[in-house]
Amino acid sequence: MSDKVSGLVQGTLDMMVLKTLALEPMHGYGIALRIEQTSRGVFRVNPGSLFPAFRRLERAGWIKGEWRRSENHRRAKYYALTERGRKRLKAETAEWGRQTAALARILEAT
Amino acid sequence: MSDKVSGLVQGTLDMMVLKTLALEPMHGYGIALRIEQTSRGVFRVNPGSLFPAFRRLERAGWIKGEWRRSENHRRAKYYALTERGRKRLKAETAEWGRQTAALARILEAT
DNA sequence: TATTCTCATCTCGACTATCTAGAGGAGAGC
DNA sequence: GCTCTCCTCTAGATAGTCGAGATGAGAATA
Repeated sequence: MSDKVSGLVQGTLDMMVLKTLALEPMHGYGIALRIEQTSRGVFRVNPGSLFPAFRRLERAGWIKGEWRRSENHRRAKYYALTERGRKRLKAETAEWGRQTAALARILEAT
Repeated sequence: MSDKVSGLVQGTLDMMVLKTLALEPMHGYGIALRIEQTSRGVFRVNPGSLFPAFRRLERAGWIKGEWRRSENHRRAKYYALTERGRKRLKAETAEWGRQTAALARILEAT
């Protein structure tokens, strides 16, 4: 019943990841769970999408990864939002609002 | 200042086309203009995206094309929404609402 | 001790929508 | 005759995502 992370809102995975990390640093597996839970199962995150996204975001300087131990003493790579990432999230959120508003105008036209 | 039709709302071009044709049958060029105008310049439609979309939608049986003369007496391919297309538009619109609501929950999390 | 379960990271090949960058043609106006 | 606008359409490339895994390590169970 739950969808892939793409579908109609393709291109928003980066924004979801940035937003999730804005709350607190987290490892990949945890980010995937958090997105799935917060969206109430609407978005299911695929590792084949998630890890390329991490590379993309880290290369852009928006997140920074660091190896640590998870709460269960397992090794995990914790990602944290950088200052640039915070700005990027803000910009992307604004852009998202702009585009959904425009799409709403189209869908409501008579 | 205006974006491509993709970006954050990638995957919604089909829905925009279906919705535009739900108002009245129209030719490709006109659809592109209509989308650009209704979105107030937020979405700029690229022929390289639009015409593949027409093929896709017609092959799926959601729209049907027919050669006619435009108001300016030029030959143009007018597309009309089929009954199946109408159902598809409804489903896709509902899905869009579901996904944007889920994304809103993520963006508003604290 | 051996096995299994869950946590957790990561890769590879393929697909598909979209983009860039055009070509081509036909009616209208000068 | 020339140019402008309308209008359709194509080819090649790109990029994000998907499906289907492999890999490994700690915890729990037998």
